[in-house]
Amino acid sequence: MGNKRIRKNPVRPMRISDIAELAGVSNATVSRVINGFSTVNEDIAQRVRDIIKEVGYVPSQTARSLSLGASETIGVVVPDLSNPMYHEVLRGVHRAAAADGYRVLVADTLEEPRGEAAVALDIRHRTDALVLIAPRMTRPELLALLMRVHPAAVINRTTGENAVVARVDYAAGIQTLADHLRGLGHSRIAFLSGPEQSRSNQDRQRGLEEYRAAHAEVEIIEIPTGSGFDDGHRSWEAVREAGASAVMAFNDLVALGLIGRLAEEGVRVPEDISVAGFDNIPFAQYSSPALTTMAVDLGELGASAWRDLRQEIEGVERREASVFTPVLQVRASTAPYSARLDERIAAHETSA
Amino acid sequence: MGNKRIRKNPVRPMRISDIAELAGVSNATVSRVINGFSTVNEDIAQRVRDIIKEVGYVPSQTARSLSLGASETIGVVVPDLSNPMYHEVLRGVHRAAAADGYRVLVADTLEEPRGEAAVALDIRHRTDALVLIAPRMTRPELLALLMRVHPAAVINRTTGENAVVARVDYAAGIQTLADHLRGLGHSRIAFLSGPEQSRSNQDRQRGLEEYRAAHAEVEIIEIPTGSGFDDGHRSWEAVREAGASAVMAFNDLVALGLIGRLAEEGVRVPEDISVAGFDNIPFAQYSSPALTTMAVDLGELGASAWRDLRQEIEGVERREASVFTPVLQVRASTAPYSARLDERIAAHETSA
DNA sequence: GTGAAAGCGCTAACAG
DNA sequence: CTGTTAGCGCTTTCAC
Repeated sequence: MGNKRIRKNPVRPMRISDIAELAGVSNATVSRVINGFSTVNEDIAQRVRDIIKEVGYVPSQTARSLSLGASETIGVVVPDLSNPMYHEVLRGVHRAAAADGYRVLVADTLEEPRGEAAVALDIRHRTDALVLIAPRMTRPELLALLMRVHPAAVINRTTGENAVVARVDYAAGIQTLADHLRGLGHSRIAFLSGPEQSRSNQDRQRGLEEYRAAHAEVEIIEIPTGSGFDDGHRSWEAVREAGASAVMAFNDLVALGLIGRLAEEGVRVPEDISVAGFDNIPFAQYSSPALTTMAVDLGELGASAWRDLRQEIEGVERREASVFTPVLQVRASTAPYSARLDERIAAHETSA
Repeated sequence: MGNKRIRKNPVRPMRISDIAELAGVSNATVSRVINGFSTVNEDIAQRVRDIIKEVGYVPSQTARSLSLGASETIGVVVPDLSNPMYHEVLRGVHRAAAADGYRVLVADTLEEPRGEAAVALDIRHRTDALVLIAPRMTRPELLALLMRVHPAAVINRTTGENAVVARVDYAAGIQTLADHLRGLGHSRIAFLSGPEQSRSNQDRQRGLEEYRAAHAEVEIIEIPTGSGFDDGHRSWEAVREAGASAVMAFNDLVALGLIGRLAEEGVRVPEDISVAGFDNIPFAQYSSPALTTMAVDLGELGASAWRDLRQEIEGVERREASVFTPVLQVRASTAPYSARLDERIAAHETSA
């Protein structure tokens, strides 16, 4: 209302010495009060606390970190914050670390493998330890980096002995899924593979290779696809051409993209074709039809990474990888192979 | 293979003085080389650079920040990293800031309004400026906080004059949407409202209040719902009870949750009922049916926040809020009101 | 063109 | 129990 507002002092941030002066004590005493150390005279302590609260003083984290050589903060580097895959991992790390009094700072590399190491190094220098979620960089780069950011935890990449590792056993997971489909009578299954450089995609491929060797009766056709909705959406032609009665998508996003397309094409899921995803993202259970997928407890994966990392911070050496095996989550998008299916697919092919 | 691995020195991180010593120069010279300052003798400079590269030295950001009083880094505080709403904003901020040579650090408050201010303060003290995305804290808390973290940008909350503001005009958006539905002939529309404390929900409510005043012929029934899939999923009974022929959900998640439920119930969208969302999350165009929704250029919202914030960092005062108006995105989930609809709904009601 | 030294804000011995 | 003092690693006058 009034037009002469009092402009707050242009934020010349309070320092510890300001508080000390106001309280008529030394910096050290203020510091002790702040950190709850060596029993300071309660009267003085209270006075200091009052002043701090009154003027709203907050210690400079930067100075504190520098002096302590530690910040009670860890950094997490993720390739892409918009990938739901990573959110749960992130939350898992976050929750677990917070419970131990650690702050968490996140850096997104925007899927830019080149800048990844630099970002990691930078954030590591402001924190006490690092969590790298599914780093995209090459293996030599990764190993070189780990040498310099210790202690660090790496999620979903194998490393040398210089970091804690937590990972998902994608090979086993995709085999479980293939087996589910085989059990339903499908013998011609398409696999929509993800990004070529993706380690987790390679794991799935390796798993399927083994599976083929063990089950000659089922044919698994790999269709290079991608990792997003649109990739799944675009894959329809290839799927149709492959004449598969069931498809395993690289992940839930791809599966949902394909399902969306199938709806447009008038192909029914699961009556005409079964579709399964991977990851069990939150939306998977609400899609129509609800998506059969492989579920991993990503939160626990993250929490586990933190626990191991914490050991490292405390100097305990512990270098066994924690491996998480995905669990089959059967929903409505997969169903037994039916004779009608062939007709449908055939009909589509001739009409095309 | 060999079993006596050379254990790298337990990471006693290199300091500038190590480099100085190795190069036979002073700290100051190394510093100058690093920062590309005052023409250092090119031979020396090259030698220093070589050594730095060779030993892989990276300056301590902490020390650098302390000395410089700035870190070329900004902090972004988000209430919940798993909400897709915020990803695009975040990316927008990130991209724009990165282009200006600023790093971005993200802090997630895990939807914990109590810790929000503390987290903000903490991250602000490691960075040069702050972006608060849709903070949950009360208005007094927010104003008090802003007083102490300047410069800061706030997204989707109004503030006093102590921060840059960028926001979405949800009131106008929901009106546009209501108008779309009215244009299709719907006269009884349900609005699935979001979290009560949510500012953006209040904006929508306000918008609808105005809309009702202007269009007495259409009835808008508010149904308290929530902001997630499951909330939408659960809202079916209430929607049915309201006898609405169209529903506007608080956001896309809620809309998709409801659509999933409708599929389970055998109610067809949009033949039996029209459903619209808000936000235009990436998945909205791949759902079946594809979702009609209000689209906001969230990336641009974030980028705009950064641009204004940057002005503040540079000392330019600029306090006009940037307002973004959502744009209607018509897809397959909304359709003209049809007589059959009443029968369907009626049938459902009697059978219930 | 380069080095010495002071200082960023805080903590942690070490005295008193 | 409290104050003095010496750094944490880097930048930056100010001399040389």
